Amino acid sequence: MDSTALGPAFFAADTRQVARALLGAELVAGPVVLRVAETEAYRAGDTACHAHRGWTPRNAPMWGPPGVAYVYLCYGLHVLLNLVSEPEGTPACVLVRAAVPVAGLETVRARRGGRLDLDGPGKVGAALGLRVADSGAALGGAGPVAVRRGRAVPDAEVVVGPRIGIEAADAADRALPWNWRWVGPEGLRGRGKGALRGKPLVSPVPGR
DNA sequence: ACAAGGATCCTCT
DNA sequence: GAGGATCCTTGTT
Repeated sequence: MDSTALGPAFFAADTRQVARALLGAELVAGPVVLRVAETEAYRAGDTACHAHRGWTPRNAPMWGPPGVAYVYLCYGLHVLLNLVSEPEGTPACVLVRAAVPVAGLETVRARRGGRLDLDGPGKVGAALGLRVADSGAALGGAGPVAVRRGRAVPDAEVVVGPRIGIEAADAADRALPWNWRWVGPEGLRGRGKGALRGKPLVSPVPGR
């Protein structure tokens, strides 16, 4: 048992809070451990969310209990990991958009063509060795992925901005600042598609 | 049974 | 910066 494991109680909260709090957390899949460096929130009533057209077999996990993986195939070739949030019955999830590998580097390289950069959701899914069949699995030691509390990321190292790749959504939803990036020295350090978007979550405190 | 369209990534230029 | 890869899911005949 791992006392730092994040379970249903953590994920049952507001998706935006969960997305922010996941920065610095660790995704564990066998020998591979990744530190979460970028997240996005997808919520009920949000036209960018797969749930907005109603329940389907694919997006069903979002309606289920929190603390479950919602995994789907994007563009026919990329496996994307989402973590189901909010209480059961409220469809919502957090997309893990980027991460930094901290263990199992050889496995990551083997799955990523020799690379260790994980600045993109398809790269994260590949590094973890996820498959679409993993969708709906509970997060934890028994499932394909476990999540545990890593290190706390201070607001000064977080940049918020609009979500990536949701051109089909309504303008208002496209503008929502529901993308969180960890830009500190141990985070993304400016890499990734959202590198030039967004603004600091908290501006530096003026000098005394 | 069919067609369209993706919450992307990689390889060029 | 542009384009191709690649195939499942979904809504429609």
